[in-house]
Amino acid sequence: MGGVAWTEEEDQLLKKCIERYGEGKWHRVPLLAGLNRCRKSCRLRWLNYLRPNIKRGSFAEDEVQLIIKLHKLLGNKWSLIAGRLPGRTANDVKNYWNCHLSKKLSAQETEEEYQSAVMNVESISPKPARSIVITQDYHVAPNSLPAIQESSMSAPFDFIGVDQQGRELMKEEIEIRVQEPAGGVFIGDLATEGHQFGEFDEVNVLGRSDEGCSKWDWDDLMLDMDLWTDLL
DNA sequence: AACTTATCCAACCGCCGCTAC
DNA sequence: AGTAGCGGCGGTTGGATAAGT
Repeated sequence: MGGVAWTEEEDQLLKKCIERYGEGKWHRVPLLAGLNRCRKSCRLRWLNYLRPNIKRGSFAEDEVQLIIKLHKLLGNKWSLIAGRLPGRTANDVKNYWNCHLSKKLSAQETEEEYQSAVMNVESISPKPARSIVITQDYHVAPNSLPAIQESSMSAPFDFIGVDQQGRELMKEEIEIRVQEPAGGVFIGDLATEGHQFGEFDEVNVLGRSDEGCSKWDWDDLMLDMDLWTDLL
C-alpha cells in the first residue's frame, strides 16, 4: 500500500466511533476511537472504505460513459464526479480514470474520436434534482389554459411551479395543462405519468425553493443545465 | 517454476479555502 | 488584517497482485 494498511481491529474502532459520535470533528476521532492514526487517515478510511452503501466492483458501462462526460465538463473534479455516481467515491473514480480512461482516451488519435466517445453517452439523468422555481405561468385550475412557451427540451428537474397567487407548487401536487406546439392541449400529471417538461420553449430559472435544497447549490444547477442540454 | 513487468488501488502528502478568534 | 485550526480535495506513492516471458 501507499502507507500502513488498516487492520480489521482499527476498522471496527473507527466504525464504532463514527456510529457513536457521527461524522465530522475528524481532529477528535483518533482520540475518541483510540486510534494511532491522523485525522486525515481516519476520514479517508471512513469515506473510501467503511462508509455504508459504498459500491464495490467494476464500473458499469453507463458509469464509465458518465465519468467521461463529467470529466469533459468538470476536469479533475473527482469529488463532484463521484457525487453523480451513487456509491462511488472520489478515490474510486480517480483511480479508475488514471488506470483505465486516461490511457484509453489519450490513445485516441483525433479529437473527433474523443468527441464521438463523449457523445455516445446514454441518457443518464443527472442526480436528483431538487426543486426550482420557474417563471412559467401555468395554472392548476382544470379549465384554464396557460400561457406557456413551447420547448423541444426536457427538463431534468423535479421542478415546482408558481400558481397565479404566487404559491409554490410541488411537482407531485400539480396537474398541468400545457399548450402543445401543434396547438393541442396536453393534460397530465408530471410525476405519475412521467411527462417531462418537453413542451416548452424556455425555462427561466429565477431561484430555488429552500425546501429540500440543503445540498443543492448553484453550481450543481448549472452543471445539470450543461448536462441536460448536452444530452439532447 | 522463477523472474520481470504491468496494473490496480489503498493510503499518504501537501495545498487550498473557510471559519473563528 | 493576520493567524491558527480545520475539513476537504487532487496528486502521488508504493505494496499487492496479475499477466507475461
